[in-house]
Amino acid sequence: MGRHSSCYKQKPRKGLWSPDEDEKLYRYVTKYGHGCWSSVPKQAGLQRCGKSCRLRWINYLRPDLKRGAFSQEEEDLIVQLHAVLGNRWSQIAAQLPGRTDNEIKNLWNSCLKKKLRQKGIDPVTHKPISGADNGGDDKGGCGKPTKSLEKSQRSNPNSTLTEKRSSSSPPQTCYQMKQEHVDAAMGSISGNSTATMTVVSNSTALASDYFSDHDSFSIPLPSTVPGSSTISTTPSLWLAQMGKSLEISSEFYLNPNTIPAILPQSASSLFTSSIGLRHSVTHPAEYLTMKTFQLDENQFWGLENSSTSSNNGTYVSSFVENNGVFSWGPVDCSLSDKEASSSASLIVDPHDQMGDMKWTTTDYIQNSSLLSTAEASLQNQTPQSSYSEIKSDAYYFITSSSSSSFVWPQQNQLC
DNA sequence: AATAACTGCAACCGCCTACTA
DNA sequence: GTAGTAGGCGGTTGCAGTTAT
Repeated sequence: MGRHSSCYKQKPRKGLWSPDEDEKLYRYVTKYGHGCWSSVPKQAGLQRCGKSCRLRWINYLRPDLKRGAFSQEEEDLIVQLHAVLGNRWSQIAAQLPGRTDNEIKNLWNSCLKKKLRQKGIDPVTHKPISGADNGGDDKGGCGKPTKSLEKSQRSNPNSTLTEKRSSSSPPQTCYQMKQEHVDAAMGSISGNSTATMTVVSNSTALASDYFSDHDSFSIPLPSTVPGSSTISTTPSLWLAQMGKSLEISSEFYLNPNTIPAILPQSASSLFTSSIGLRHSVTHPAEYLTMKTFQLDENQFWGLENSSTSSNNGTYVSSFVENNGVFSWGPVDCSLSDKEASSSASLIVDPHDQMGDMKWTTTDYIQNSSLLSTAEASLQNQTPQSSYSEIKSDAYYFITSSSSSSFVWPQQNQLC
């Protein structure tokens, strides 16, 4: 099952590749390209299956591979990316030119996991290892499991990763990035000069369009939300809790190098030069565009504001803040096709050396298609409008500026 | 010196998805 | 709609080299 039939046709060779085989494959692919991998072994005179040839090429023979040990920067990036992406090795590898997923996977399993444990960090959750968790697979939480334990884990599908996936943790916490990694990744947002900005007046969807102090709400939670099935709060209550949130902090920024990997592919079409996060997990100011409420003492859950209040119109952005750890998962597009929604977001173009920021309003209707975008430059205070038809998921981005520091407008300026 | 245990890495396995007929 | 195929991916295994006993 799942085995390639071509692998059986001629009893292909297995095991390590000989230099002769390598040369045959290398010569063939560099001369003709691989085309259909299943035909490569025959054309190249090899007794391997196409799949094996492909793997050998990708992991070893490819001329653009970087050889040698991983640098500290590469290791750090892998750890950061793993915190966000988990074991998505190919996506991690995509951020490290010249490195293969297999190489990174091996490095992680043989080295980086151990290093994290030695630092007291759980390599699965990227959180500090508690006392109870620390006595797990080896002495002091460091090093590789013993052979016998490793074997038992191999034969036990409920252990390790499988257990992690089926644990009771909220399913929306697909991606996580610890604040310390965020901070480490974003040293550039600093400096003494700060620019106070005001939102241009003709931005059509400001915070006041979404919240009023009387706008208490009780929202049935999606089944993916842990805890009670409904929750009530008011925006002002929440804003009071987050009163200091209007000052920007590097903690809400992520390394631009890590961000593209966590975005769905469809999102990239929105702003071709921008990279960033879905708005719901970016900046406290962004909370203003959402119904956000407190789950418990430490956790906040964000819901994007829908123009309708019907339950099935709730547009869920699965975003949770838990003690400074931001977690987010795929948007649950439970919004009815026929219902409209609108929201606002802030965009920072990382390629804009002036550190300009744009306040963007968008309207969505039917299948979350973006109907219109009105942009207003915050720095130049020159409103611009543009319209586009993007059949895409409803994602926004806020991106990090390369070298600027900002103080965000106070709430009354927003309103 | 012998051997057991450990380590790192290359390669394989099996599942999944996209594509096509 | 379905079956077959290819490619891609993550998990697992095998093995050579190294280290510890």
